Amino acid sequence: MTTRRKSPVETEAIQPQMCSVDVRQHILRHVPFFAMLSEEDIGRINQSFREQGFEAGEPIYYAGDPAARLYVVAAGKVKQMRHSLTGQDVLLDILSEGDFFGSLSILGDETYPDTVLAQTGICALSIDSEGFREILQAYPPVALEVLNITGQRLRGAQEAVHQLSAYSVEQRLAYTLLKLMDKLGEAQEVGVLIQMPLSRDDLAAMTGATTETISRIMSQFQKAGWIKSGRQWVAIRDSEALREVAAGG
Amino acid sequence: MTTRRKSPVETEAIQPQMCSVDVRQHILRHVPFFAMLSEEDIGRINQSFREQGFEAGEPIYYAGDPAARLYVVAAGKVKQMRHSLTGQDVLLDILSEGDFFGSLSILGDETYPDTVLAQTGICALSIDSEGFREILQAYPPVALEVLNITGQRLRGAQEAVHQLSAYSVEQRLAYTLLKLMDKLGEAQEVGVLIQMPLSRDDLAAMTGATTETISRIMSQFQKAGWIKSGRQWVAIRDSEALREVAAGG
DNA sequence: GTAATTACATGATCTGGCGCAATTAATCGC
DNA sequence: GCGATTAATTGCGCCAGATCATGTAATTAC
Repeated sequence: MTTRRKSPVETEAIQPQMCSVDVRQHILRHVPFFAMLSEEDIGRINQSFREQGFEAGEPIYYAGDPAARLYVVAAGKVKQMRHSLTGQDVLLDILSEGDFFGSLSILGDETYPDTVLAQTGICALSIDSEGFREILQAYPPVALEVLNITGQRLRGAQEAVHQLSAYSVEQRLAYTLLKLMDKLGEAQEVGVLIQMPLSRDDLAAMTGATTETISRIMSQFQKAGWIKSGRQWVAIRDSEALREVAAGG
Repeated sequence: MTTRRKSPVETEAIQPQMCSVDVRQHILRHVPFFAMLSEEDIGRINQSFREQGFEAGEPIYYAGDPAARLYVVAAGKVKQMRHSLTGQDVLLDILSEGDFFGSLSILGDETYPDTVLAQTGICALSIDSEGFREILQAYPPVALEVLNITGQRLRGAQEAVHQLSAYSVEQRLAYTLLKLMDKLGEAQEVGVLIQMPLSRDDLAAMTGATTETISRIMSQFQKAGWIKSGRQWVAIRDSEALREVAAGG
């Protein structure tokens, strides 16, 4: 008899979220690229943003929609995805509090290349692209920080290309779990829990594999005692072992 | 008897390049993110750059080297690559005149995550990261344009992730040839020639496939009359057919 | 509560593309 | 010009991982 858990350890912490109007200023102050601004500058910027709540599973926008706005995740997690004609979806990134997504450029006639879905209940702040451009022009240090972050994401995406081109599904899965742990991990009795609902399907879409293959490898990892996992949740128990697998053990 | 060509149509146009000192100002003026500056601003910026020539095949830097400088391709083409422990190399991007690469951030203790090799003889202008940061701070419109370009590259990399996750080698190859045609294509009698030395190995490293598989598919494409290709060169004759293949025909 | 639905597991089979090998063609070095 | 080197082609066996199929545990709907 396997020690498979019957109930998720922690989805209670992830409830549908709405922004209370009062906390917007507080949230904006903690967005990495606004952190260096004064309270009154943030107050000014605050006026250009509007808030919006989304239920878990709801789309923020679809690929092909006219790209008009830039969003900042205030609370919760979203999935950035790309669709294929074959129906196979690819999960490019998971974004959480303080991350931005949507349209950076001011070219009006563009459409979003990706779809963004609320993975948990979320609160998002958004601003139209021109408004954001104005902020970038008015506060050059903000632009530099946004550039920094975009550069880091570019490197991350290039690393993903590398992984998909050169490594096995097992290695990619190990790597993906480690990245998720770094970003969303929370120490618990079961291990370091990845603090969000995370299905085999999600992991398959993140690693460019099928659900079945991911399920098989997750079973192996679990048997080896490296992870503990149930329905829509994963905790890492031996990150060192995963690191070895990812590196080509 | 196949109509395989015995000699490349156009590598004569790609000779080892050195920058003459005189042309630097001219080159900088045509770099996209400096285009909006005045002649005298460019002159000031010019002083922070230094030039360097590289022979075809020479490395500009290796992954793991301390990341200290930002480069701009003044003439020629370079390959941006990532290595794997298994020896399998991945070709992330081909950069040509006006493109930048290297270190954007000012964090001193970093190393380059990629290797950049001169694909042809090239001339590169370079500046230390702090110097570039100072320029970005001094000329905010430059920072915005660099952000624009970085954002576009991020989308390109995400599209590559999508392709690798969801499409066949045949589709990825068709897509890659089309992108190269858009970037480097030059109308010739044989078709639209991709104006750089481009081997099956290069295409394999760009598509995450093996040389043999690429060779086989290139033969198919050639038999179908969609491309014409020889030793280190490729010309596209029917881009519409390739587009159909890429889209899932 | 019970039925319907959704997430996960695992076995059996099939295949796109890899790995290896042998041959041919173009280019380089002297 | 001629051998040495590098690029490309093509055949063949094989395997990682996809696909298909079936079963079961957890969750949702009522």
